[in-house]
Amino acid sequence: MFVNGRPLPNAIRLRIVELAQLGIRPCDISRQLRVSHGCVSKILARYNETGSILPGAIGGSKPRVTTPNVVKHIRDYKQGDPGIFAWEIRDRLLADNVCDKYNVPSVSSISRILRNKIGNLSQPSQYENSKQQSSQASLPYNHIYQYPYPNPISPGSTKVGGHHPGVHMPSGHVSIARSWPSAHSVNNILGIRTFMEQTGAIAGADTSVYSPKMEEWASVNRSGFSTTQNINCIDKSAVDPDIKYSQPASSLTSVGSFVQACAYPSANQYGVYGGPGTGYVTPGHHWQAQGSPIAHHGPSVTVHGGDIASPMTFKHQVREVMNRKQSSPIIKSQDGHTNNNIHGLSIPASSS
DNA sequence: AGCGTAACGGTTGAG
DNA sequence: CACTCAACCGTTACG
Repeated sequence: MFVNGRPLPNAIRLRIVELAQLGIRPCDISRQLRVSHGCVSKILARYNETGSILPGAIGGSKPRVTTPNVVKHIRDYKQGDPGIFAWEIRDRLLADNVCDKYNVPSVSSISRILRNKIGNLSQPSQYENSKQQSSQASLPYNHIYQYPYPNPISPGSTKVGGHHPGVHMPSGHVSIARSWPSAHSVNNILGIRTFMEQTGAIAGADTSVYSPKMEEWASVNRSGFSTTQNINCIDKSAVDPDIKYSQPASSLTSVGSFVQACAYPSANQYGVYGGPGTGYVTPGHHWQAQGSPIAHHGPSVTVHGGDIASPMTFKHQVREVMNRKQSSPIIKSQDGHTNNNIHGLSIPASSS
């Protein structure tokens, strides 16, 4: 089951959460599922924070902010005022809307650019020229990288503050600097979850058609901080772990039709960087305000037949019906039986 | 004994 | 296309 470096199969992750919801202690879950207690702890902690059982996005790199266009402007500023400070350049990039507050290079980055790329202003490197031309000839990086605008727009039209079109964000209220958010950054997650819960945003979202390419599906891509998430997608990546690592059939049958988890869509796994719950507009989080309400890295536990509206609902339902298992979509086994046997896993009657 | 978490060695994927 | 880098993973060890 354990594949170093790879996430646990979704089935196991789900079972961990299920068992925890049933009141089974983490140490017992750890023993039963033969998963380290650290892993159980981590998965449960994440679930409690984000409502997602899914692993984060693996691999990739964050989009560069020092695009050729930015470098060009920096060069211009430097040429115009050789004594200009990096921080002044930074301010000007913002003032001139070359960048917004979320993708403006750091002062150190600007310094590095000045040192490495613009060090010799009289003789711009061939590298710079070629890069410049190539990028200008096609699309500026910003077009792609800047952000995953649902409808990509040019940087020039980027609203001050980096808010996205079609996304309600209190202007001027982006208080959180756009760092590269950790997958564990769960700021506003509660808000997101509340939103989800209230709207049932995920529930019954079975209208989506699997698209092999997320970025095409939502006109955004990972490179642009995409947080697109096809909620009901059966993304290969959500299944792959199970396939690649020989997830026992028993696990799959127990959960495979149960959870269509869009774990970490390979085409768009950076949803995680958009934060779990991304797409559920949460004021103050630029990087969460992307895509459609159901388009995010959705820590989506989309459940068979829409039984479970959202991870949050899932969570609440289970907790609320702890004593009436028969009504819990989670606890209820697929054949309708409800007992202490979850997905074939024997659960002790008492955990204490 | 149970739990939270940092360290570790590993995988992944964009650049 | 090989490489780098920075993200993530789960296990292990420690407090």
